[in-house]
Amino acid sequence: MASMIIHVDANDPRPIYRQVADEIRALIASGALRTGDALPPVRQVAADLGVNLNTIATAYRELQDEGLITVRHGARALVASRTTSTARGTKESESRELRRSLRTVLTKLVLAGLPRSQIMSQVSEELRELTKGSR
Amino acid sequence: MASMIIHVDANDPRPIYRQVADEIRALIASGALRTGDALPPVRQVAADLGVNLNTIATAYRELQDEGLITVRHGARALVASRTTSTARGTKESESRELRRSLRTVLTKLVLAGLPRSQIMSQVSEELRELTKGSR
Amino acid sequence: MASMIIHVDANDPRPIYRQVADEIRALIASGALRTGDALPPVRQVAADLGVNLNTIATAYRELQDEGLITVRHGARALVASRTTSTARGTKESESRELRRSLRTVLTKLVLAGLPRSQIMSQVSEELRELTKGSR
Amino acid sequence: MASMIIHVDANDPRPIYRQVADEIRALIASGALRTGDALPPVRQVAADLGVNLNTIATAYRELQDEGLITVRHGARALVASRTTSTARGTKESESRELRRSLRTVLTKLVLAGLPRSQIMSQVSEELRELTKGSR
DNA sequence: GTGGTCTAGACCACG
DNA sequence: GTGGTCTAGACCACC
Repeated sequence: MASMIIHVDANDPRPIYRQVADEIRALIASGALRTGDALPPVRQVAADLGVNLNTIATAYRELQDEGLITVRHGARALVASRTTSTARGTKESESRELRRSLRTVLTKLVLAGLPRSQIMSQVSEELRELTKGSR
Repeated sequence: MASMIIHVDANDPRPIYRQVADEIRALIASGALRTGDALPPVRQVAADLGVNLNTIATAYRELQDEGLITVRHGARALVASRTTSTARGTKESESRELRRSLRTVLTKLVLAGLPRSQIMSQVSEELRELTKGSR
Repeated sequence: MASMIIHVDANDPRPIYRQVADEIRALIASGALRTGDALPPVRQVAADLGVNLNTIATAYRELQDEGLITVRHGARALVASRTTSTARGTKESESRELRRSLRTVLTKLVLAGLPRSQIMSQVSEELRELTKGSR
Repeated sequence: MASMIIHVDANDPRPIYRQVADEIRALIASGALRTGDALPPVRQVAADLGVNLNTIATAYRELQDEGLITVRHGARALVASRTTSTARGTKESESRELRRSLRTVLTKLVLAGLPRSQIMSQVSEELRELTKGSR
């Protein structure tokens, strides 16, 4: 998938590099990007989005640190195999952080006044969206 | 609840003031802190956690800005009534952001290799924890 | 507008950060600062006024919370579009507070002995000043 | 006027002492309280409102500092004559501050999106309310 | 180089 | 005694 459309939103409070990383993560999770697929070059993404090159490099580095992609000097970045990435760890600390993030967002949804049932269906809907590609 | 135990974790990537705010938010969501309850003084929390007074003051200000607590100058900070806080808005932009946060954390859980069913039960468990007080 | 002159007055009872926020608000209202314009860096304003960096950061944060400016981490603070900021809410409570502030200041003008006609012309004059830029 | 009904609102961001002072100022401006009228004792107001005695004393002191009332040791506070209070000053600094307050609130009304005409009529309406008693 | 967070400690405003 | 403001200076996150 050469094009790989990514969007960034200036009104989104997340830092740009994280918006980019989050979008690529979602593409991998959904199966739109599969093991062995090449990611577009940092320079191209930066040019497309009109942002600094370092910003995209930071996003790729974050994905690499998570084991989701492999970056080889001079070559295109590739989506890593799932076994590779999950074998690599899901270390306790990561899992603890994910749990914390989950709790934080659920707390806010509760405080926003949403009933449990509605929260559950939002979650279910998002999961369907996320995994609607192949798997 | 006189003691109101709050913890901060130096390894947690969130800034301390946000960890504190997140914990208090959870206490309010769970009903451990109810409308009209007094929060412990800024100085006491700061001393307990061994952090600076201003750090806690920032957390309280964030909660005040969200309408969850009311802070009056020489008086204790109090948990605001839910009607007050929800009347305050639940603006579109907020709910859009909450949805984005939810998607982001769910994506990471999927990539960590958890099956949908297990994610759903984690969510359900967290919600049970969060709302186990009164509501 | 590269310079953007801001003044603070030590005899003014308002805290410095609020004086700064109030001045920038007036510059935005008057059109001297328009959507997309960059605000001067926090450090520069602080140096110019001879106050601490955090004081100015607090002012910028207040403006950001009101939706008047957008602040992105490593980038300059920018004046937000008016649609963005007004879409954000104009909640009831805000307008009630504005009304109260208006009543308070008008009361004081009356007690200072100014006749209604003179108060009206002062108001009119201020409004002309405030909106003399574009709109 | 012995009763002199005053209200304080816990959701009002103004400090309580100022809410009280503002209300009494409005009563004087409207003519509901006239030169020579006695204000209720500090203790009674404090008891009626269920607030600390010092809070009301602070409000009375502020009004005394402005020359609006005279407080004699052991006797009731009395509304001062207008000539007394205006003769006393309307010092430049006060007038400058009033002008600043006026500009601040008008700025916020403009930024809230109200057209000039609507602001002018709000001002006019408030002035009518304020001076609807005798004068 | 930009804004964000945190600290240590002083002083003020409010009740 | 409560929370608010300000300072001086350090270090981090982001672009």
